[in-house]
Amino acid sequence: MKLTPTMQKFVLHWGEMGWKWGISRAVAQVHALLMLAPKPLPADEIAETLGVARSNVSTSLKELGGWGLVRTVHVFGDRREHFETLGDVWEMFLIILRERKKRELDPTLAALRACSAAIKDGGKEEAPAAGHAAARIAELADFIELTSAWAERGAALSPAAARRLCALGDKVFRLVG
Amino acid sequence: MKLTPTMQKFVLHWGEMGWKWGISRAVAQVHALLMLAPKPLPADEIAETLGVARSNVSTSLKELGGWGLVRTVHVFGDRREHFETLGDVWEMFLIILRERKKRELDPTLAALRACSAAIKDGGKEEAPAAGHAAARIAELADFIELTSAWAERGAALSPAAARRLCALGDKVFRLVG
DNA sequence: CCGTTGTTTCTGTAATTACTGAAATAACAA
DNA sequence: TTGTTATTTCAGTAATTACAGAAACAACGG
Repeated sequence: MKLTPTMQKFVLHWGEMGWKWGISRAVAQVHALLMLAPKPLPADEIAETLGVARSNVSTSLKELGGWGLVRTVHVFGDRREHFETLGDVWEMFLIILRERKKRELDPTLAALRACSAAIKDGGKEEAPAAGHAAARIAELADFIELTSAWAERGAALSPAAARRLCALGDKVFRLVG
Repeated sequence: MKLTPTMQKFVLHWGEMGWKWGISRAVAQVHALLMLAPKPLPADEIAETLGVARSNVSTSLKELGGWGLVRTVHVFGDRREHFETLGDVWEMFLIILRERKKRELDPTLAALRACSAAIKDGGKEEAPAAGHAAARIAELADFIELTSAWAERGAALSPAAARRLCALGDKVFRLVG
């Protein structure tokens, strides 16, 4: 697949964007390419188009698969696996929301709760933390819990519902002045 | 400032969490420590407590300052600067939201719009992209624009209003079924 | 003015992370 | 089976990033 200059720019930007959000550059670039492609691509074509090693693409595709962002497709008369990404941006967004909640919010919340508990019944070893620090940790835990609950509800929406919610715009915010 | 085992664990976890969100580990740890501290701390005490080089703390504090997450305080009879972080978790959250929108969403949106424009009036050089790829990029641009608008409104809320909105919970989501 | 104390910037090094190319594995056809 | 093609794993290397320590700088007191 030949990339026009603009398509190259897009792939580069998406790679950068993903990078800032803690996703490896290569992974994000593969994803970008699959979004642009009008049909599923085999791994070696991805490698060639992006100018990276075949093995690198394999790893990236596996990671994207782990997120549920790409799936494999089989083409008649071709033994190679072909890869495509989801068609709907909203669906991708919801998947990422779900995954990040599971991978980052949930473990953090568990850790904070454990800290809170340890301080509460930690005897004199923890005494110096019992005041301000304990309050602070509890506060954070509550915050993450709320965030988590919101993420969960949000992630449970259908793409269509999420779209509608966003379209509501102002109305939601006026609820709380 | 002496850390209890639990406080150490908290600092470590927060560092890890920040790390996953694209913030340097050291920066996140300094931030964690300042949240725990009952009063503003001077840089050298932070360095000693965390067991990192003084210069490292200086850099981290500067970055946190750039985010607006710490401010300096002067203590009577002490020439050193003391540092503290914001008292309200919600306020911190809103600051981070604002900053990330500005640093990541805005530039990405600009890049995507530029890509769209380039494809539209790019002559035959861009012709192969005019179909599927162009549609996909435009779709993404629209999506990020909506996200951006939401983030902007959200970030404009007062901490109290944000709290209220979160407390509304289910009600919001029931709006869109 | 000089000496002291606190802070930042800079440079080299250590540690991490990303990536390639080769080797191993698997899937299939003849 | 054996040869062929697709894919993954792995080990070594390149590139990046984080960090410590030194040097430079700034603020202040004498």
